[in-house]
Amino acid sequence: MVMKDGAVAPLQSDSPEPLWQQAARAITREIAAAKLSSGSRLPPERDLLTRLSISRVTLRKALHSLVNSGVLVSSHGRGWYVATEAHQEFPQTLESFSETAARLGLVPSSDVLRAQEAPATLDEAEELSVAPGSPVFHLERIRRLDGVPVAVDISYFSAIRGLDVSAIDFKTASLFRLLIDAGFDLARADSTIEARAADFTLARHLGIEVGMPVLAMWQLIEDGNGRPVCSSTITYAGDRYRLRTSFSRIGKNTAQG
Amino acid sequence: MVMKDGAVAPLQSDSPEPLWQQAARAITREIAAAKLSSGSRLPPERDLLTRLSISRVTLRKALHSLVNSGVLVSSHGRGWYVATEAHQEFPQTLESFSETAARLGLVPSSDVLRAQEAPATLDEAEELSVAPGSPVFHLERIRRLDGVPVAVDISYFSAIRGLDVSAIDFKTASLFRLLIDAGFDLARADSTIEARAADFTLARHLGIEVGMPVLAMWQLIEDGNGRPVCSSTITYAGDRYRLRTSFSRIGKNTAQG
DNA sequence: TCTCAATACCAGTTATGACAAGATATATTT
DNA sequence: AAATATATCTTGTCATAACTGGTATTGAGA
Repeated sequence: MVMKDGAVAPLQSDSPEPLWQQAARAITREIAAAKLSSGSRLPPERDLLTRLSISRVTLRKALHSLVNSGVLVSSHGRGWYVATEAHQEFPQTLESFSETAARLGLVPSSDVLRAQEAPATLDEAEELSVAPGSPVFHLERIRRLDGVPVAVDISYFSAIRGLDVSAIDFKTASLFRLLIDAGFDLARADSTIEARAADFTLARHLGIEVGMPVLAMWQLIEDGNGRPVCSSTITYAGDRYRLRTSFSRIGKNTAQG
Repeated sequence: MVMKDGAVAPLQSDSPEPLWQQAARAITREIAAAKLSSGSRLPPERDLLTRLSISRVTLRKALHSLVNSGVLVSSHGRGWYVATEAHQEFPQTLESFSETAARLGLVPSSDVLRAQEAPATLDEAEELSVAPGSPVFHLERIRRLDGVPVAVDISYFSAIRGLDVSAIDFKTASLFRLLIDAGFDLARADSTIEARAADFTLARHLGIEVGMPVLAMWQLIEDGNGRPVCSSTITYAGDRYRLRTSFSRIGKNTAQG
């Protein structure tokens, strides 16, 4: 750990430049000057704020601005780290909708089309390994980025006893978070991805023309024991979204001919 | 019993990734590398924690996350065991073209459109991290299943010295196998997937109409050091192919918005 | 209203230690 | 030889405590 005490130039409050911007530049300078290599940890916030003589809100505003510009990454409970190329790599799992939104600096939102319990059809029952007719909760949403409709998400899962799903506002709530909090271990997701042409309903929801290409991803999410927990189908407007992920261990044995 | 003492890579605090997640990955790697067969026992916790230089809570958090993802099972008073008949393969690899063919009982084949060396353009050079103008081998193929054109594969990689690629018959040969045999270890592939409309050339090659939806997957394949080895773009006819893969959520509570 | 400060509190990450409880080999007793 | 006790492995659980960043509230001042 570097960054000596005296090395910090005092910030000027009479400058027209906001304090947090000055702080951000000061931190950037420190990183360069102290030659903090990529991946190394910064001093904790409580150290930095005394050193820079600013409040925590201001400091964090500076730090977040550096995250936004790709200089730093934060790790809850561990600290602030100088960004590495490794962290600009693609995620191991599929990048989630909100993660993508965060990366692009856009605001995610949802229109709820359907949020109700219904008896499981034969297909649904088979998919979720439950008895046909047993209660299944259906959630259909239009996902937006900065207000622009990007995808239609149709998910369903076996109804959770003792949980009043009708009280949840799915405009903002996260389905994954809901399932995790309900005690499900989301361990794996078998995924199928294909390109289709938008049908009438989809086109209307996404504000595109019928026949335009869309990217449909169907995921069956399972817990650690391989029991299906949730079926999720997300259909993206082809020209408004890209899936990004990272596959590992390509060349084990399998030749991709 | 495997897992030799020196075999464990030290965990680094110079990473924003929590120690317990690093530990979980390290153990997973050990299991795969040492080929600990299903049902075999892991070293006791007290061994592992000294070897990994972490505390017991941290180690147990890692172990539990692996139980959660179906890799391990624990037995009170006995030890930790590799899960019997691991639920599918945890490596998140795409089902390859030939694997898909085998699963469906179809015969894969290829038409070679282009197989030649050429100087790297600026874009190609940047992608592969080589000097512009350096020799790059280009391979373009139409992939067929039972004779039906399913995808167009456009790949290129830095030319391999001492290898006469012109002697290889890419109608049957596997590009991945070629790269592996040439000494590259294909460790990761950063992938971007999107739905597009077929342009004229693509439509002609695939025997579909212009504007029909196609699934385009671009992969930058890297070796263990993160150096790019090969760029591959496969464009599938939307109604003739589906990508299938499996994502695992190791130590995840991340909300998907 | 915006910036900034001060404060309190929540949540995630590690470490340390002590003790309970299941499993098993070994010594001891019957 | 068989049954029993015991020592010693193992994992399971709990509490404590010290860090870390994340969030919310309140209020002062321009």
